[in-house]
Amino acid sequence: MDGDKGTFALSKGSKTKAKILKTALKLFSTKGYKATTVRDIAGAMGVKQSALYNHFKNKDEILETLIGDLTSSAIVHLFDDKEPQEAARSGKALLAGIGTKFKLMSFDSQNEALFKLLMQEMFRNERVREIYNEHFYQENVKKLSTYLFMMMQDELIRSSDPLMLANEFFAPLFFYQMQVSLLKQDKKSTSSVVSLFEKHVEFFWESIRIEKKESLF
Amino acid sequence: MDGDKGTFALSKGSKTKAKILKTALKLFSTKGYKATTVRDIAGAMGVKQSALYNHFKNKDEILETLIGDLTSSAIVHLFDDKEPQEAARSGKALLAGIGTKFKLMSFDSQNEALFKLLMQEMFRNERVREIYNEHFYQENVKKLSTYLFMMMQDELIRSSDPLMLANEFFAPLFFYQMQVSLLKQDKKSTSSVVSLFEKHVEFFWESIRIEKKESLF
DNA sequence: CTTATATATGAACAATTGTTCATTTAAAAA
DNA sequence: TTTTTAAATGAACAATTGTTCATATATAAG
Repeated sequence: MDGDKGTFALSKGSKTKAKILKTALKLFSTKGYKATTVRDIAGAMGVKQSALYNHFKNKDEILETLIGDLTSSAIVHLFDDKEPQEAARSGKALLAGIGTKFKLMSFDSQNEALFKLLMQEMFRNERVREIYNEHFYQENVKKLSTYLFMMMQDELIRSSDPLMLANEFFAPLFFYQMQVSLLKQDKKSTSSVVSLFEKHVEFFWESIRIEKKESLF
Repeated sequence: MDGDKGTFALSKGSKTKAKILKTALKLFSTKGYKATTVRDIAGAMGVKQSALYNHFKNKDEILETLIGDLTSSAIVHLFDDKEPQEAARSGKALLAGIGTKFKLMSFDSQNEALFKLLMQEMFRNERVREIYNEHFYQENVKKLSTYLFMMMQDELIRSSDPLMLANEFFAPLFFYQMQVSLLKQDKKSTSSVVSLFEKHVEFFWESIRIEKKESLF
């Protein structure tokens, strides 16, 4: 009965702590931080409110932990492992990969909740804004512009302002992610937006690529 | 002393009501609706909280009035007056006009506050989401795609999916507006984003336009 | 087993919240 | 002016909030 769940047995304490975070994230992202009460969180996990205070100093600390987790979340690491040199040479495939990553992220419920929390708190919480700006926006756009610059040198794409291009590639993906998030909230169909992820990559690539040869047909 | 302020003299009542809305909008957009108290609003306009209840049934009604105002706000009417036929024929000028409108809107403090309110409440308030989707997103993107379709027929731009193109044009403008809003909140420089508004129009137009003639030089 | 430690409970608290209402003050109408 | 209507005040309310703490219960260590 008391089966071995992997190498480490999670203590009851850290399991509860994780459950608090999970439950709080779900509630914060749907109702907003301020509108979510400690009783809401405790109630949703079938426990009394006072129990939470064995794991977190206060309500703020729960939010701060979630926000801290944002920096290590997949939501901010678009280029995780890729080698700059090779990545750039892959041209369109690199962009298609990022497009797909965005699309998948939109449909991962954990990332979706983090994204919604980010969007709501960004405008009233300076720390969240900082994380969004540095990790989610700047870091990705800068890396992307580096890749684009390499592609220009390799004459894969037309010479242009790499930072502008990076923004132009990034912005619609961000926007479509937001659209998916909004549509899902009302259980509306997301299929039209899904296709926009792909069409964006296609349209963008066609706008920047250098044709190898004129058509010979 | 008792000077005539225009044709109609605004009664004290409706002046106060307007002041409540203005003050509430500023506070809601910076602190969030839930985190703003009735005392905050009253205090910011130098009045006691109970005074507000002569003008609004409750706190919710203040928000609902602001949300209702959204539908008639400039933020949702990008194509206010333009004649479809002529507008489409103007080609790049039409797009540049919309780009400029977005840019100006980002720096109008009234619109900025409305935008921030919209962004924060959208994820937890179905009515706001509905207004965003219908008036801010759908209406504009549909109109835009109609214009783009006309431009295709006039062979001003390449034949393509008009709705996709409309989204591709709209998304970065929306994103840059959000960026301006975030930067201004921390009093950071917005100049790099300002130039992105213009570069976007230029880049987009170059991506879709049909060259009249091959270069003759 | 016994002991020690970690976690959960129940009850309570002080502060803050939205809201009401009788009363006072100001404005408009007669 | 007087009368009527509108708006602001001060005080209070009930409900909800985050948080604390002594106690109970479960888990782990000896």
